[in-house]
Amino acid sequence: MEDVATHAGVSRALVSLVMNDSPRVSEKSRQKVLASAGELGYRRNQWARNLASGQTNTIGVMLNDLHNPYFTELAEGVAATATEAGMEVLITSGWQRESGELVAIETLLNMRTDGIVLGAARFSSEVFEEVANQADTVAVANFQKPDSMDTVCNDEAHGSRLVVEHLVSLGHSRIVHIDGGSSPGAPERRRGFMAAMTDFGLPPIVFDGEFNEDAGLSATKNLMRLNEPPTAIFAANDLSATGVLAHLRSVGARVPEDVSVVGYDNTLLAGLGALSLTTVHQPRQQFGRTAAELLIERIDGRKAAKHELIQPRMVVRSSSGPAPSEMPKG
Amino acid sequence: MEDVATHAGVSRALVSLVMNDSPRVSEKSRQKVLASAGELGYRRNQWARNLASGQTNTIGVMLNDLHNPYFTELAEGVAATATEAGMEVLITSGWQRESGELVAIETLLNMRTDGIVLGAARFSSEVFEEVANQADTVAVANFQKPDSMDTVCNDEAHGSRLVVEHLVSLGHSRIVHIDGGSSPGAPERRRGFMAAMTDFGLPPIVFDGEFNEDAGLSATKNLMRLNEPPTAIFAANDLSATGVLAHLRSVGARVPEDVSVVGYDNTLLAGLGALSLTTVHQPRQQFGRTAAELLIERIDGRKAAKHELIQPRMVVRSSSGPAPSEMPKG
DNA sequence: CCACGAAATTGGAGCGCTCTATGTCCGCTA
DNA sequence: TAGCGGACATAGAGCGCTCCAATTTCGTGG
Repeated sequence: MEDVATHAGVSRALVSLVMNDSPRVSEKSRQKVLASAGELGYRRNQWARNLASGQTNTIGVMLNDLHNPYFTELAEGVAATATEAGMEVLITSGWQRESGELVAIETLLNMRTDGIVLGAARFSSEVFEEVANQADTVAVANFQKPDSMDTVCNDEAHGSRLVVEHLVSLGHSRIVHIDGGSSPGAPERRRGFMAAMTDFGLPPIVFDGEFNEDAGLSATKNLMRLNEPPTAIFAANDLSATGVLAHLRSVGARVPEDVSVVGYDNTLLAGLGALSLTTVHQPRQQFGRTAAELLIERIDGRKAAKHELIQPRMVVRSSSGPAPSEMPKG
Repeated sequence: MEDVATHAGVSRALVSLVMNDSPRVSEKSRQKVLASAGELGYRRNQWARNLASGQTNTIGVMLNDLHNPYFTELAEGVAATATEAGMEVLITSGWQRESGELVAIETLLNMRTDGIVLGAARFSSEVFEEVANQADTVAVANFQKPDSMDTVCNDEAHGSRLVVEHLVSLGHSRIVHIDGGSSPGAPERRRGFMAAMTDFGLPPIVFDGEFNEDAGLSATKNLMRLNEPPTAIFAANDLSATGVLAHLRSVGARVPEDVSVVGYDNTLLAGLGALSLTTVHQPRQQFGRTAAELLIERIDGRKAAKHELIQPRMVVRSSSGPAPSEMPKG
């Protein structure tokens, strides 16, 4: 910068003004400085800049797992809004290990980004508090609602209710949910299912499962042995639903003529022609956008915590259809 | 830091030494400083640190698309090696747009990370040169081999050759490749296929395609209308292979009894029970690890460019099998 | 032609840290 | 007891920038 100033025959301060697009610089000097900067290959030093100005114009995003499209789309949403607001985005990942998350958040905290978006961190609430204490923070898909930070949540329970409504409207009454155990969001989905079924006066039957293919497969194997097997199966996520489909096919049950199958998440899988799975779509990018908006509000000075709940919607494909007409069992 | 020093009754310099785990500090002062730091909630300022020391101990990773598991696993590999070497990792993404990539690389360059890993950037070679000029750089999956930076490549052509060898060993001779157009890596896969087929004295038949399901589906529709339809189809990637399977199922062809299908990439899809796709596995994490190793060597002073080629391997599942025995056409 | 306010430019004091050179203190030996 | 070396500790000079207050330059109306 010193060099650029000398080369252009102006002061360091003026170079700084030019580099920051200040309107208080004459067109002539601007050109001179820009020319010299180009010639000398000058690039501003972000650290010195941050250090001197006390802010970074950068949002840090901490994701627990980069492989999960949920998180990457979240980050994409954050990036979109941040870019519009002229901010940059830096991502760190916990690589699915809690120790990794700690390192990742530490990196971000040390970086002193203006704000932090926490993507489904598995921290204890003390850690949450500590982070919120040191930076403006928004947590996504965190089902606690602490006063110290904003949160953005998907309304999992409502998603489950949508599924039940969809199936009931198709005439189903024997509906079984294969749950996702204690995976993030799974308990809420289960509760939503049970509440909705109860509201319709139907028995809320739940089988244990997990967020993977095998769980869907083996649960289906068991539940098809029931005296009155269900006419519709609601799996806790698309991957699990894939297992459901695999087992139904292997025993020759037709989908959706004999059994309707519904997943959750609307992943790439659900859209595949070979599966064509009815599922629940979560506007994942929207989470990111909302999170970034909240964060920017916070950076601009808002103090009171806000908690947003984002609504999912049904995506109906060909894995669900009218309930088979009741007939005497053979 | 000033405060911590005062509070602990020592000098700023000593606090700095403690914070950097210097061995030249007595146990007593270390405890004192650590205690004060904890009490005051002190956290070192990364910018000041970087500014003063002239290095960041951080590797920047620029990914063109966070949704593609290829890139995320690449980043994971980089992170693993970097962590072992005591470095931190920062990720930026181009969100699939070239303008986004430019912003992302700009961010990293401004940050002055010690080194940069470029994940399949679609830059012109001038931009590549400029980046390499300003920071130690390793490009991954870049098929040019410039002198100014290191590169890590997957041996796409060899992957295709493995597929051909696998199918030939199963007795297939009418093998068709549905290619990936001009998508990154696709031309190399096509060339590898053609070379291998030619070496076996077989006709290298290629249908136009893309890296998506529809392309696989419609290409299959066309090629099954040939006078002598193939007994094996090699799709340019797993997604495309999914389309192939979908069409074959819809016309009642059995896989692999009538037709063998092979994909490429070994994505999550390939492993699904419902598809169980034979495919080519690329050690994606390995790319990242190698890239990080090369980068660290460079940071430590190596000047000459190195270009690594990583070998893929076959993953045989149930979508490929022996060629149907030749019989007079009905 | 001068005075005056606005516009353009500048000097310099930090920002919070690292790092080198310089101290200080202690136990030990001669 | 003076002299010496090693172990610890510290002062102070930057790192490259921003930002404020101060200064210079410019354009204009009286």
